[in-house]
Amino acid sequence: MTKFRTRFAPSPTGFLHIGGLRTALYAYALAKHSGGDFLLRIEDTDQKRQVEGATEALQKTLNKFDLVWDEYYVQSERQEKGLYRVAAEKLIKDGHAFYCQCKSKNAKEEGFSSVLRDPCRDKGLIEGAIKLKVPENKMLSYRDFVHKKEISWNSDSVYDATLLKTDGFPTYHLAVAVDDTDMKITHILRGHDWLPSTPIHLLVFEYLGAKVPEIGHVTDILSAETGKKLSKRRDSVFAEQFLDQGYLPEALLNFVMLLGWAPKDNRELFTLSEFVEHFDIGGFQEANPRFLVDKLDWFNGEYIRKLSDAELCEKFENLNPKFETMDKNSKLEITKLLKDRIKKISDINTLGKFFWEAPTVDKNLFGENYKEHLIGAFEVFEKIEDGDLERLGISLLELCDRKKFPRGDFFMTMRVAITGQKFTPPINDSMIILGKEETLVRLHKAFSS
RNA sequence: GGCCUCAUCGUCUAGCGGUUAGGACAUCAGGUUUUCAGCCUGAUUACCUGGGUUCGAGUCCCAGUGAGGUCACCA
Repeated sequence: MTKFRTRFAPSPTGFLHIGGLRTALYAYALAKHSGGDFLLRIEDTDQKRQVEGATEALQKTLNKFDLVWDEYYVQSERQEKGLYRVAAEKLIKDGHAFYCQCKSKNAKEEGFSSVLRDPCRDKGLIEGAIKLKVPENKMLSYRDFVHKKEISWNSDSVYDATLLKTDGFPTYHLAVAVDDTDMKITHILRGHDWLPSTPIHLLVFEYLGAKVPEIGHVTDILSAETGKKLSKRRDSVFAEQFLDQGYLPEALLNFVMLLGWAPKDNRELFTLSEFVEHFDIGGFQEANPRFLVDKLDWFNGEYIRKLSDAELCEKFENLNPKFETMDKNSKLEITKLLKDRIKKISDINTLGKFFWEAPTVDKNLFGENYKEHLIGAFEVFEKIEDGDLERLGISLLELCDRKKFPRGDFFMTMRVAITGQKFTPPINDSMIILGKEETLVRLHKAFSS
């Protein structure tokens, strides 16, 4: 089997986008499944959009998902070597490109009436930006390995794209052809938004005398709310945002891998290495998926439950300083109680809050006869020795039987009084962790106020 | 508007000419439990429309409709 070489080529203009993470994952799997190499190429050719520290942030995030690259390139470094200018000038020499001194236009602002043929193409200028001289009435086509079909254009619908800017930096259109050729990339995998500019690349590859790599365009990820492409303004789009919210990298990766790809047997749970092993280039989806967080929550729950108590406890510690300062035994006990019922690591903040902070209890949450329940419980507690709290459950059940308290109602009253909430960890165990003294204080406060 | 892509449950998807159209998430119901969660059972829900091709179409072809993307000296 031939070894594939793929690359992930982000521009360092911000944090890693969820779609970028997925593209990187697929490119990684594509290479690794074949035993080949995965490269990281930083596309920093736009001086103006550079964001300080973005490259480092991108690398750091990729590492969190164990997406490790075998080779690393930076386009601005390659630009300094003059690689792109040489290529662009070759095209000029061969009559496939021309110099242009027009100011740039935006079709949207021009009312979509901008002409595809640049007025400078026949002026014979000898300096300026270098643009592609698109031929007339030529069929341009390639086979897309994601869509599994031939996609084609008539060159008459392709505009004379800029290849080399006046600042000497290449645009993506030139850089992609030069770099992917130099780096011997076998498969270009990129976002669907690149599909419309593919004919430009086809031409550049051809004029450079290079073989066109296999090309595939993965689907766009759509927002569940708007049905539009995920937007930085409206949606959570950065991988780090999800990590910060308490999603595990393994879960996020697993969720994202199934947005746009599926195995024949419809298996859902994959670690990164399992994904690489089972990856199938024919498994790409062609329709744009929507990003629905419900399923991500489910994945996250699955992965949380796979964690050991100690591992989960550590994650809680890293997230919550109050929790971190508790004694080791309590932390482990709380972790065990929470493990089965949380969807995100950050749920410790809401579900576990009452452990280190007395709640403000909303009386409206109580049901009927709550004061009787509380007073009864208070009396039971008073009689139990602190070291003998294990008997608590039995004693409280006896109380219910004796006083004819409906069990469900009684324990709900306890939850509300102790935690201020109706959705809590197992309440008896929680009270044991809280200790006799604190529990008595909370019970007393609840029925006396 | 031009060009391109896409179309199976609410969502992610399996299907690749003959299936009771399958799975997962979500939802609902029952069980377990001390509430929720979890776990176990079960249920509801889908082939965009119209033409072809074919003995037979979710599956192939065409058209329509709808959705998304793109049209910069940004990537």
